[in-house]
Amino acid sequence: MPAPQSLDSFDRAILAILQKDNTTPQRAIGEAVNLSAPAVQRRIKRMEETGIIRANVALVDPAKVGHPITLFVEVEVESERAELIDAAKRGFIALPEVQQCYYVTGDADFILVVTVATMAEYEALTRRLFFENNNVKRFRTFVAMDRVKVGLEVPVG
Amino acid sequence: MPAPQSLDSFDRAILAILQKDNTTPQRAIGEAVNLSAPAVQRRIKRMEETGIIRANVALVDPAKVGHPITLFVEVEVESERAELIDAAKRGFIALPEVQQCYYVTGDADFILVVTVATMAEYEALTRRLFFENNNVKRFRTFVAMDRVKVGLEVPVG
DNA sequence: ATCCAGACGAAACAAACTTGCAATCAGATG
DNA sequence: CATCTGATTGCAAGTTTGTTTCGTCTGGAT
Repeated sequence: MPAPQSLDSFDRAILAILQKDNTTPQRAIGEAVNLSAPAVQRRIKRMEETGIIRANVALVDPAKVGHPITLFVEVEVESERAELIDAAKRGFIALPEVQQCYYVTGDADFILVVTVATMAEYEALTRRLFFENNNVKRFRTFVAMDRVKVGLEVPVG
Repeated sequence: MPAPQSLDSFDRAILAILQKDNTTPQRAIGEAVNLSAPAVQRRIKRMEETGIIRANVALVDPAKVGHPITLFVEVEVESERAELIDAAKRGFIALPEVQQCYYVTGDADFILVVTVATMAEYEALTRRLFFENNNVKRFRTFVAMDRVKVGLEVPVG
């Protein structure tokens, strides 16, 4: 019965705005998309309830809060047994330094995005994460020199 | 000039909250950190002005808006001449499908996070991005099977 | 043709944000 | 040691924004 009701063009227009700035007043959004403020508000609420909008957050500049180093790590595991993979996932999720973690196909099994204050901190992290974990076969690190584009915006046009 | 004035523990506590949910009322934040609402508001404003808070955005579930596929792409270029690198950066920034782009050291030069609706769309994208660009030597794709952890939260503890 | 469900807008209402102001505190200066 | 200066605070008033209510309209099914 809950027809997941795909988004119409109003919803998409609203999402496009909120993904750029979710402090935009509903009245302003309404003017932009030709809808009243209450209509905008009801649509936003529905999208939050259905999980289309996953969260509303402030984006922080890592360098300005003492985390100037961003790293990518490709991790290859020894065994892909489900329980070992799940354990690895839980381990990555638990670490605040691991900003993002994806389980992928290809030459690696996991790709991590890590943010740290110093290389020493990263070195300590690798020790705990990889060397002490004997299901990790191999890992490869890339150091970000330039965060050219960083966001989680999804095209909705 | 405003000395960049490092953050105190109030600022960090506020950031921790806003990175999880920036719709939290300032009054509630105030209670959590033992400050009045106006004090919280002034600190937030200052952090926005100094760029510590880069943006306030809604996070959208890509799968629910028709972008179920997330990919990682390692790109290696032929020449690292500054102007060619800059041109590449501009090209990546311009593409909405490219969610994130980092310029990195290591076996690759760029790492991209790409979100698309279908593999056909990705194939078309690679054609435009890589095959028609003769400064791209090689690229390698990883398909995300599980978005284990996705966020841009920076530890501030 | 009628009914029903869903969505809308206008206006009233409630909550949150913002600003002005006086008081407080820390560090620098005489 | 007193004082001055600058920054930050809390409170209270003022303003903006979010939320609810209610009556209307549309489209689809009976």
